[in-house]
Order: sequence, then C-alpha cells, then structure tokens
Amino acid sequence: MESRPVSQAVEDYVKAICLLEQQEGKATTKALAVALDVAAPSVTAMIKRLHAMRLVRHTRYRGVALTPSGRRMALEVIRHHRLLELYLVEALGLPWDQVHEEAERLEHVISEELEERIAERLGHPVADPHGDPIPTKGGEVDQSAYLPLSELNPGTAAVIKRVADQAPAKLRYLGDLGLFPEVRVTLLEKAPFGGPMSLEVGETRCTLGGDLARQIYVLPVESL
Amino acid sequence: MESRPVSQAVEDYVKAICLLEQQEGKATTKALAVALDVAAPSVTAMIKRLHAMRLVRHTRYRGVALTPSGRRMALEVIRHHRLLELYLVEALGLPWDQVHEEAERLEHVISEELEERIAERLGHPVADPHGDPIPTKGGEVDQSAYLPLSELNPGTAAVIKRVADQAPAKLRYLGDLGLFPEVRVTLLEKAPFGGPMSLEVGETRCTLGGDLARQIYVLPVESL
DNA sequence: GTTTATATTTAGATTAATCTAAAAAGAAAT
DNA sequence: ATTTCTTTTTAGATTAATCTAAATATAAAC
Repeated sequence: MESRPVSQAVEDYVKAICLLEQQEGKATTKALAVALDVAAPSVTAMIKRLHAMRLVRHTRYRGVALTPSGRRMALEVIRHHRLLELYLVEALGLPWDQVHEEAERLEHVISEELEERIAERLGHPVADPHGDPIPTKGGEVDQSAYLPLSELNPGTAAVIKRVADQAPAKLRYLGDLGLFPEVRVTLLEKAPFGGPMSLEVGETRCTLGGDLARQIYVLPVESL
Repeated sequence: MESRPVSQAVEDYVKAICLLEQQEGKATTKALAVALDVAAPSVTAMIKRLHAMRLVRHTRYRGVALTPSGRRMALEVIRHHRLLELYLVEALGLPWDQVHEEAERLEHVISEELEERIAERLGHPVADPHGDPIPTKGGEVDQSAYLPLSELNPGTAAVIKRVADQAPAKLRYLGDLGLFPEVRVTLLEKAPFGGPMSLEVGETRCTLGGDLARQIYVLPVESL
C-alpha cells in the first residue's frame, strides 16, 4: 500500500495530468508539454516511465489517464500545494500573487506530519486562496464545497465565501457593489457562454461580468 | 553579485564542506563521502564541478576549501536550515527529533521572501533548537551568541539559554538539578577531556557529565 | 479522397549525479 | 627505506530527465 519515494518530476507530471483531466477532460502530450514547459518528446519519454510505474494508462496517440494509484499521488501533491498556499497567506502573510510559485516547490518536500500540522493550524480548510478545493487525505475532492458564482443556477441563493486572486483594485470594485465574504446573494439570471449575470445583493441589484463571476466562490445556502 | 540557481546536490556539498571546515578544520574527500553518504569517487567528481563553478579551491589529495562565494552559498543554506528547524518547533509544534530531516529538504526550496517572513515571525533569532548559531543574511556567524556549557571557562557565570535535543527524560533530569533556561549558573571546575564538571546553581552545587554539558547552551553574563 | 497541418513518437545526443572496480598517491609502520 | 594501509583519483557504466531533428500517425481542409 505504501508507495516508494518518487522524483519531483514524476510528481509534477501526475499533478499536471490530474489537473488537465479535470479542466480539459483529457491529458494529451501537447497539453502536458505546454503545462510543464518541456518539449513534446520529453513528455512521451516520461509517459513511458509513468506507465512502467503503473501511474498512468496510455493509448498511443491518444493521451494518458491516471490509474487509481496515480490519482492518489496527484491528489496528495495537490493537497500539499493548496494547503501550503493557504498557510503561506494566512500564517505568514505572503502576498497572494507569490504563494503559487512558493507552494510549487514546497509541495514536493513536506512530510505527512508537516502537512497534518499545517492542516490543523488552518482548521482543516476545504478551499485554497484561489477558491480551489483542497482534497482530503483520503483523496476525496469536495467540488461542491465552494462553487464559482458563474456555475450557480439562476434563482439560487448562496453565500460568498472567497474571492480568487484578491487584487486590491478588484476587491475595491466588489466592495462598492456590496460583494463581501459572508454576504448572501441570489442569482436572478445568467447570460449564456459565461456572459454577464444579474444578482440580488440584499435589497439592491447589480450586474457582473462573467470573468469576475468566475472568481467569486460561493456556498449554495441549501448545503449549509 | 547574484548567483544563478543551483542544484540541491551542489547546496548539500557546499553546506557539508562548510560544516566540516568548522568542525574538523578541513574537508577531505572521505569525510564528505561519509557526511553525505555517497561513494568517494562521487565526491571527487562533484569537487571538479564545484571548482568549475568557483565555489571551492582544490588541491589534489588535500581536500577542498570554500571560496568566498562558496561560503556565502553555504551560510545561506545553513541559515535556511536553522531558521526552519526553529520555526517548525516553535510555530508548528513538530517534535524536536523530527525537524532536522524536514529542514534538510525545505532548506533548498524556500525563497528569500519566505526566509524573511519566518525570521520575522521568530523575532530574528540567533540560535536554532540545537543551540547552533543562525548566520545572518550578510553571512556573519555569531559563534559567541550561545556557547555549550562544556566550552565555558571555569569561574565564569552564565545564563542557560537552551537545551539541545530536548528529550523528556533528559529535561526531567535537568529539571531535578534546577537547570532551566534563564537560570544563572557558575562553572566551578572542569575535568579535562570533556569529563564531569562542577556547577553552582543558585545556592546548591551539582556535577554534570561532559556529554550533557555539551548539550546545554549558555550566554556568559559578561556579554549580556 | 488527396492534400495539408498538427500532434505524437522514434532516434540519437547531452547533462548531472551517481555507482563499482582498479590504479595511483600519501601516510603510517616497521 | 621498504612495506602496508588508507585515501584519492581515474576509467567506464548507469539512470533520470531533458533536448533537437526527423519520421510517422491522426485530424482538418479542400
């Protein structure tokens, strides 16, 4: 059940594959090459190694899919990454736009004990500073914990939990609209293709661009 | 003045060379092989690379010495290591006997910004949990900041600052003798070759084995 | 259904870091 | 001053991860 220690490169690949599977539905050689900033033949070579380690299945010219143990490894790394991002922001006050690259390096070297202490200090959080869910130790990803406002169904009420990439200018703008964390909003209508959406905030209404709506994370009130 | 990013292995070697220079006076191929747990020819090969990077000077069959830039790099890594050890103990409550290996990995990947935040949170400490001095950002090592009790001159008074490797059993034993941090002790006499030493603690006296005395760090009162 | 473009893979080379086995240099012992 | 032992170095091989250039397969366009 215990897996042997593995190189940083291998962890980077399985993580990238996992994220691509979630975001794009599939992980191709090209997409991996772009995501990891390496040449395509490097990806092909690594895929061969990952396959030998039983971390991925591969169909020639068709891309890769994680095996259960590959997914377990990937989610472990992602958990490290997101916990670290949150910890660096909350506990050490690092600027929000700098924690990603820091976590990118730290995620590969922290022990399970350190991971546990960090999770403890943070109160076992379910989402990172960007609103992305933090997988549990068991590898469960609570996608519904926080939802981008852009994914909310019209007519549904929700509570704002977090604003991704909290640039001061953006925060000020959202503040003017009354869109703070813990504020309850109701989605009135939504344009197709990620266009603008109408919101009810308290007793007033406002319209929000799709790009902004995608960066505001909410908890639907039913699930409270 | 800025040096290019360097591999973890290179950092491990310059760190080991620096520590060996301090502890043994010189860094030989064999000593490095033992310290880093690699074969002797691996050390020879790496020395060649370190020399090409102008991090060490090398005289065949005579061992290596750090250049100024090599020492700068080594002290930077050691600073990271000792700050991290202290942070993991103080801020995250990791067990004292586990922080070394954790810091061993983290020391290579933290940014200067993170280093700075950690130092800040700790109040810019001068020694790690083992009593070893933390080099400053400028590369100065305040060897006198904390002194092992075993190195204190007879007749001198000092204040206990820290006990290395704080195993519960040892702490209880020292507690029974009244040897707590901030307690003032006076060294009465010391046996040669690291043998037992007689101490005055408040109004009582006690005798301490040389091995224990080497793990109690003090600040001579003159320098307060 | 060819042609064209793009994605993927093979082939071959490179670099860092390591190893073992054997040769050479230095230090210690008689 | 030899001999012996230890340390250091050379020689040669290995592994992981990468690259470029060229070949091949799939997908898109006409």
